Parts: sequence; C-alpha cells; structure tokens
Amino acid sequence: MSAIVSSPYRQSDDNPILGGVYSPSDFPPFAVTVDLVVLTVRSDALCALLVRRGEAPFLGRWALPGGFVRVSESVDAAAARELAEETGVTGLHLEQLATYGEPRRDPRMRVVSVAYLALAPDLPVPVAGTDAAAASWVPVSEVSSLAFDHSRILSDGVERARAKLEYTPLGTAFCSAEFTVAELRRVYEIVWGVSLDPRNFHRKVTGVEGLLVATGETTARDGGRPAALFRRGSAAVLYPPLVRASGV
Amino acid sequence: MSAIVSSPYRQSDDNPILGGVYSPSDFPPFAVTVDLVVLTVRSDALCALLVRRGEAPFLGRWALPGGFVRVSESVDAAAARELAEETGVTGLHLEQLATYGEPRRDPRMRVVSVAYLALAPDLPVPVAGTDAAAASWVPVSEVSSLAFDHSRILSDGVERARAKLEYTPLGTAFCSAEFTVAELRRVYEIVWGVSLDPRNFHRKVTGVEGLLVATGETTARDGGRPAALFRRGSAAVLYPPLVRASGV
DNA sequence: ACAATAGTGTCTATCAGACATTATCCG
DNA sequence: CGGATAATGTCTGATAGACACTATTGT
Repeated sequence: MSAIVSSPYRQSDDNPILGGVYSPSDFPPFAVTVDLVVLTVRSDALCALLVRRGEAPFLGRWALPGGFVRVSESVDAAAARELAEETGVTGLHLEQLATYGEPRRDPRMRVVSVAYLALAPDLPVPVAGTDAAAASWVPVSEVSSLAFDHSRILSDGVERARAKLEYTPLGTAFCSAEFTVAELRRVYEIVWGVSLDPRNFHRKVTGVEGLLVATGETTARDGGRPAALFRRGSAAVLYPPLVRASGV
Repeated sequence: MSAIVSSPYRQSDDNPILGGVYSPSDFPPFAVTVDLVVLTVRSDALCALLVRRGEAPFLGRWALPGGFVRVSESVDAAAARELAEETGVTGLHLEQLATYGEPRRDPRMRVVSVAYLALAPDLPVPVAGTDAAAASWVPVSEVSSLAFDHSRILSDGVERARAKLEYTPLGTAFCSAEFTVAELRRVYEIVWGVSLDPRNFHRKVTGVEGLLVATGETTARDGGRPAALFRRGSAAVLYPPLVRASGV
C-alpha cells in the first residue's frame, strides 16, 4: 500500500481495475461534496438559499450551500447535516437531485458533487453557515451567474421542484404547518409562474384523497370570509395530478 | 501538499473545510464508480444485464456492470464508456439514476457509486466485459440477491423505467429501429406487467404528436393482417401520458 | 372459408376548465 | 351596507375506457 500522490490529476487514463485485485492505491482519489438547492416561497417569489463565498476561487460570488462528505457518514446524511447547519431547521423535505462530475468543475481538484433538493416554508432568517460569509434568500429570477456549475444545479433543482408539484403533495412543503387553500394556491402560482382559478383549485385539492386534513379552525388573515385551516395529509402521490399550464 | 494516507477511513470526523483554504490533503479520499442498470425486453420478460463477479468480495455473485471513473473523464462519460464496453453498442438511452454513498456499501473502502439507467432493444448477445467473468441477461423477476447494494439499485432502476414509460417516449427505446404498434404494446405490457387493450393503445400512441413516424412499410411477422412499421419520432415527452394500471 | 392480427368507429361515464352563486367575515 | 375573500354548484367540451366492427393477410 503506497501513498497516493497529492495531485488528484493523474496523467494515466488506464483502467485501474485491470490486472487483478485492487487496493486503495489503485484508484484515482476524488473529493465528494454535497450541494443544496434549498427553495422557499417568500414575498411573492420563489427563492433559493445562497451563500457568498469567503475564499478563492469565485471569492465573493454567490454559491449554493454545501460541503464535504465526511468519511464516516453517508452522502444522504451529509446533505441532511449541511441543511440543518444552514437553515437551523430539521425535518425538511430533502431528496437527491443529481450528481455532477465534470473533471474541471472545481478548478482546484477533482470534485464530484451530489446535489440535493430541499423545500422549506418561509423561514424567519437564514442562519449564517459555519463555512460561509453570508447566507441569504435570493429570488431565483434574480440569480445571475453562480460559482462553479451551481447555476446549472440550481436550474435543475427549480425544474425538479416545478415538476414535483404536479404529481406529489410537495406544494405543502412550502407552507407552514397550518395553511389555507389560498396559501397553497399562491405557492403553485408563484412556483409555476401562472395564475390559477381559485374555485377549480379548491375543488381539486380538497378532492384528492389524503392530501389535506382539516383542522376545524379558520383564519381571516387576508380579510374577507375566514378560510379553513389544513394540515398536510399522508398522501404520497397526487392522483389525479395537477397539470401545469392549465386553468386547474 | 502532503501525501494522503492510503487508508480511506480517517478517524477524524472534523469538517475539513474549517479553518481556511483547503488543499487536496484536507479532504477525505473517495473512490467513485459508475454502476449500470441496463434493461431490455426479450422472450416475454424484462431483463437486466448482469455480470458474475470474478473476485472477492462477493466472488461468484451476480452484480451490475460498472467500473471506476477515470480521473480525466466525466462521470457521465464513464457511464457511456462502460455501457459501450458491456453491450458493444453505442447510442443507447442513458440517464443518471441516483448516487449511492453509504459508508460501508463496499467492505474494502469508501466508494461512492453513481448509478445510470440504460434502455436497450433486444441485443443479440451480451459482450463479456473486460473486468467480468461472464455477462448475461437475467429476467428481473428471477434476480435474487446481488453483490453490494446492487439489488436496491436494480429495483430503483426498474421502478424508474416503469415510471418513464408513462410520460416519455422511452418505450420505443426497447424496440429495434423499426417496429409495429403491437411490438410497442408488448413492451408496455411486459414492463408494467399488465395487459392493455390493443385498440385503445393503438389510438393513443398514434394520436400523440411526434411519437411515431410511419415508414410506409408493413410486416406480417406474426401472421394476420400486416402491421404498419414505425420509427421513433422526435417527441421528448408524451402528452397526454399513458397511465399505468388502466385499460389505456 | 377460417383463423389471426391490424386498424377504425361508437358509446358513455368522467373530468377539466369556465364561470355563476352563495357564505361569512371586516370596516 | 359594500368590499373582499371563501366555498359550493352548474354547465360544456374533451377524453379514457369498453367494445363492435371492418380490413388484410396466411393456411
């Protein structure tokens, strides 16, 4: 067992497994990180949690929160840990998005990053992460070019979120524990960038088995007739789905 | 820049990025591999391409084909390379499935594996890979326990394929270049494990814009009235989708 | 002729979308 | 009361699914 050369960029492109049993010195070393696309709906916009980089490369540029996977934790656990560190909240919806592994996506060394998508209700204030100079919610429509390939990752995450609203109950992940049908509708309208018929939307979501659980309470926070309050139900899929780009 | 210790299992669980600029010696080393779920439809069954392991651990057990990502190639390129090596065919549909990163999923060292899903027409014979003792098409219903966590990866891939048939034209990826509506229907029936109404299926798939392109030719390979032959169209999504667990 | 498969037509219950109406708050 | 929002009801065109029927081959 010999030491690995410190540069991750080996010149040889030979298949390291050829020629028999491999040992740790036979494979090229990679760093593995997690990057988080954390989305929320606040002040009438779909927003992503971004951090401002405090070091080179891309010093001062916005980037997705994330960090290295530790050697004794699973990749999923690393994502959950980073999410808790960045938002200060646990129990958020978190799912794997995709893995990004271009050779030069990080100019310093070979890094493979596993991206995760998290959907959060409107949290009070982003917690400044341990490894980031500043954290902030930024409307996705105003995000320009992020560090590394994070712009691509963010748009993949936004597209995934938009698609997931169609056939899963994840729209409720953007709402607080108790919410009205109108608040859920606003989530759909903002995430999809369309306007939906309040009457048809109400009929649709209240008709889906297991999507909403009435609390019996009402609220009149927006004036007008008080609206019934609901909690998330146990439904795992939305059937029939809500179809994007329609009157619902 | 110091050499990395050869054991990938560092004892320290500290965040390697804390305390300033990191260098390659600051991050824990991982091996990165690709695993392939290659599916085809042959002899009335959904089959996966499996290889028999020629070395420990799991010597003699069936496993998914795959291999190490080389240091100068992207993860996607590694998957495409391995697929070409295993099947001898290029141009197959290939998409990322998920990434599996439990700490002890490989008993020898820390390996993060990016799994890919490939759909193939009925290929003549699997090519014995360079690093596998034998390769074979195995009906997924007869697959028992595979090496590593490959059983889990395979079932994730099968479920993804089943879901993709609903709203994408990927059913045609299981067919050869020219095919009949009945052959496409058999694909759906076998992958989903249901029986579909031939008349409604015909009306449905021929009604989707851009899914099928008539060649003008016909064939009578199954007796009866000759069937029109089609090629894959350019449609990227199936709208309206075909719904599983229905009469179509 | 008959069997077998391909392809078209028809009917009906259901549903999405448009929109009217009623209900219940606040000021 | 008027304004605002919530919730329910009605109508219509489109469609999924069930199934009858016609078309074209081989034996």
